[in-house]
Amino acid sequence: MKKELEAETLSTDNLIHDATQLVANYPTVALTVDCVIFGFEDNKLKVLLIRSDLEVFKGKWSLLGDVVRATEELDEAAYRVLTERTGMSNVYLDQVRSFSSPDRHPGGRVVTIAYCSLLNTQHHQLQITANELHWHPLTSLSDSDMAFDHKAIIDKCYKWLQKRIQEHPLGFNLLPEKFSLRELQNLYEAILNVELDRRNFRKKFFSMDFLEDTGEFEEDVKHRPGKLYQFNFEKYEKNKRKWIGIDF
Amino acid sequence: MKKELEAETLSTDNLIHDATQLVANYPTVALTVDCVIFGFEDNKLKVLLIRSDLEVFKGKWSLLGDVVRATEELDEAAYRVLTERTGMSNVYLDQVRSFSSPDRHPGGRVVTIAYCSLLNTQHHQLQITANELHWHPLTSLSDSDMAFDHKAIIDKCYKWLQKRIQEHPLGFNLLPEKFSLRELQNLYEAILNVELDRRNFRKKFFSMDFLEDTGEFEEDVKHRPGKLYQFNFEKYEKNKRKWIGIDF
DNA sequence: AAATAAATATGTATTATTTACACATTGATT
DNA sequence: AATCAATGTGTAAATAATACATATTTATTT
Repeated sequence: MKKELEAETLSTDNLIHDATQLVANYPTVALTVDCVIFGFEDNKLKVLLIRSDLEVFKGKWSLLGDVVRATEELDEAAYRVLTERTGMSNVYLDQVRSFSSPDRHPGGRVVTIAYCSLLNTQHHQLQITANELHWHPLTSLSDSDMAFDHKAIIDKCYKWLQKRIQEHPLGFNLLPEKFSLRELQNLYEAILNVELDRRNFRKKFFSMDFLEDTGEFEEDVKHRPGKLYQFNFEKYEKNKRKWIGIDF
Repeated sequence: MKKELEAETLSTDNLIHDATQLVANYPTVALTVDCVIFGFEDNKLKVLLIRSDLEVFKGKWSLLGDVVRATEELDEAAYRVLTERTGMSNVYLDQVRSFSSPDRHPGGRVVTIAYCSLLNTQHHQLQITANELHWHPLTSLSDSDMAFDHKAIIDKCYKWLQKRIQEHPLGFNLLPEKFSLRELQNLYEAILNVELDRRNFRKKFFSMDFLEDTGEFEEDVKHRPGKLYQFNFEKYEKNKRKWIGIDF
């Protein structure tokens, strides 16, 4: 096989002159993207799921995904899935990793690239209500509830998110533009599954110095309303710490 | 296209019964893995490169990579490339991310998954000396020296490594099994491109409590020999910090 | 209208960690 | 034996994390 290829494509200088022919001889696989779209509702982390439309996975839940098109970047494909399904643009999206087990798809070899997306469930209406598209609590999901290896993909993206929100300001994507510190803390507590001290949490975020006082206050709360803050990206960029520090 | 597919594969219950046919209709792409194999020599970080065998990239350097085989996991494919080229097994390897620009390969659409590998250049002999396989200093690499988008891949993997060695014990893979603290510090200084205080560096690593005194000393140094240590994985697993801490 | 409840908002003392240094020790070389 | 150039150890000051106390504000109850 290798020998034949060389005979076809290599010339006397041992270089491959016909790159197109080279690639044409490569084996190919179907490539998809799957989006783990997280939302935050009722102080719980949720993930956007749909009923699988495959008979073998009848009744099981599935992530939102699609085949990657011929001239499409993977990031583009994932973003397309996201906007088509949620009707939102300007959404946080990041690639997490590939899932490539040869038997992960019952119909043949399909390699998928998992993406993690964060969005505010208040900011949009779901575009499609078909196929039971809905926000599913992360805690009530077992492996057997889900099609393909989608539970493993969710687990991986959740772990990725847990680590990521401690080091980067992504959590804000799950909140309204203006939020109280209590909401922010609830978010962190729900995702990291820990209890945090109110006062130290506050101190920590203020010291990072990217929260901007909007002058507004919470409404419709049955206690003293908290101040509303917004995330200031410029301030973050200016003050963000450069050095992580060796520690493991 | 979507309509036809539905007509073929959907039955009255709106479920796809023939998964194989579904996948057979998916567009496919050629999928490769590319390994950014780092080594540490002369207190410099180096990367294992080869001359490109494509005429369009004549004279340019290329990463080690290969097409992913039909029933192969991506991790397997990357590990295969690694062992075939270096003759080493038990090598550190981790997936970094995909590169999927439609025109990244002159021969057509080829999506690649980049892997980062770390190995000790002393521990092995390069298997193949053909195609000028060699350790290239990371600093003396410009974009135009390299085939494909391989410079961008290296940059990404280098950044990934810089972050990663601050949070996980991977650096040891670049050193001999037994190493001095000075060697370890040189490694960190080279990769992170900073100067670190000898005494604080020492204190930090001892406090993490996974370095084991071998009782041996450096040899062939023209000054007081330093103690040689080895990394103890069990100790690391037992003591590793669970909580990162919110900070960005 | 006053008292109460439940949250927000702020402060402070303690502890742990990081940083910036000083000095002693060892082995090879002169 | 003196010198050099490293390794190896220690310590005080600055900074950051933690634990906890108290005041303030608004809605609700009496």
